Amino acid sequence: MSVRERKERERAERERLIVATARELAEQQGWDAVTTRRLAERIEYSQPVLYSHFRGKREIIGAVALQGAAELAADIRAATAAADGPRARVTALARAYLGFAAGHPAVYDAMFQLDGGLAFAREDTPEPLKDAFAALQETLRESAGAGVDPGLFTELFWAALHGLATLTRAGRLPPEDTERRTALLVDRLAVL
Amino acid sequence: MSVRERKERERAERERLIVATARELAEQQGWDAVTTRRLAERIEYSQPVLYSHFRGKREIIGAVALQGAAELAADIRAATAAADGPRARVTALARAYLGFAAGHPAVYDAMFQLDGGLAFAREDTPEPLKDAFAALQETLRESAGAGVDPGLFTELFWAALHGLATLTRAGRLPPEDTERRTALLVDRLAVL
DNA sequence: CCCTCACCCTAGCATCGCTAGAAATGCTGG
DNA sequence: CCAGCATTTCTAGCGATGCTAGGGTGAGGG
Repeated sequence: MSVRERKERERAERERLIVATARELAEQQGWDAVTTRRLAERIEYSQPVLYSHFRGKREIIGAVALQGAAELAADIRAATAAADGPRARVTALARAYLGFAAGHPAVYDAMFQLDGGLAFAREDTPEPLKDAFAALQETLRESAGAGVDPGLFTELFWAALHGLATLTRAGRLPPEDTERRTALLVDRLAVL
Repeated sequence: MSVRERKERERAERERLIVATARELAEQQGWDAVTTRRLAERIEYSQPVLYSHFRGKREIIGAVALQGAAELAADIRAATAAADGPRARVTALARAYLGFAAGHPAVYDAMFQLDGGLAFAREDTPEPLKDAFAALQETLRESAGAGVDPGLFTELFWAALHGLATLTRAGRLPPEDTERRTALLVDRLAVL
């Protein structure tokens, strides 16, 4: 039965190719440019092949989002691990988060702006998403302050970061003041 | 030349009808349901009429967004004016903002989530948008704290509110803790 | 009263996400 | 090694989208 194994391997490989290509195309030209036709052409298969892997475009976006969540969690853990002291850790976390959003705008859109058909804040939330939130909470819990639920504090801090990320990216906030806003955010929100 | 005046009046009236209908439809069934065909049918004209008023769907969304910005500014001013003391004012502002986002999700989407083709944080930013930001700043400047630029502080506070609004609406944050998050936000960010 | 012109609608284009059914590919048993 | 079968893949097409060209109609002015 090695034939089946090979086929499964090839299928999995092709699925990775689809997700990677969608992500690449979105990063290059925006999600609007990610049409099923263009995507199919890039992977050198016809459109229906996409639907043998994913239920539809939404699921493809969702797959990119999950990938992004895993990377974001890793980025945050790497940044905070390299920092000394609570304040440096929170600052590093904020910079890592905003840096990720600015550096991979299409992936960030897939995670939070577009409908990837993912559940959140619920029982059936996919693991990478829960883990990304966990990565935030690991560092932020030490800055929550006395008598404040770490989960609630993490939600608030996350919301602030998310707001900064999206408003900056949409041109609503001047990007040159990002660092000052980050500093103010850490100063005020975190109890150090 | 009273004929022309009447025609202009009718045109302006029809334009208001288009915007109001788009908003209504979006609020009832979401922006996805706002197609040029459905919109045209509801106002009892053909599609090309829409394009004699607006360059395209984006501009219609933009018109709804501007309307929303004016209402949001009014809501904020009304709420803060009725509050006594700095803390009550900031709390009222936050509640008014989040209440607006929750109460008019489609309008909020038009303002910040969708592409309405509006400029921000620039010279040619439409007046209602600048005024909404001004409404925030009027109340928040007294809570910025010593040595902190009120504009920067307002941007940060706004970003936090925006993050809370969008993440809550997208189901990323449990809605039942909204009030607690708001209280924590005010406690931490505002210097009272 | 008729002409003219501005307005509006019918019809259609290109593209979108998605799917049914035909064609082709490649595995398996004789 | 070949025939037959099953799986996979492609061609073609559906309904719907935003947007536009061009013809027809009705109201206003001489």
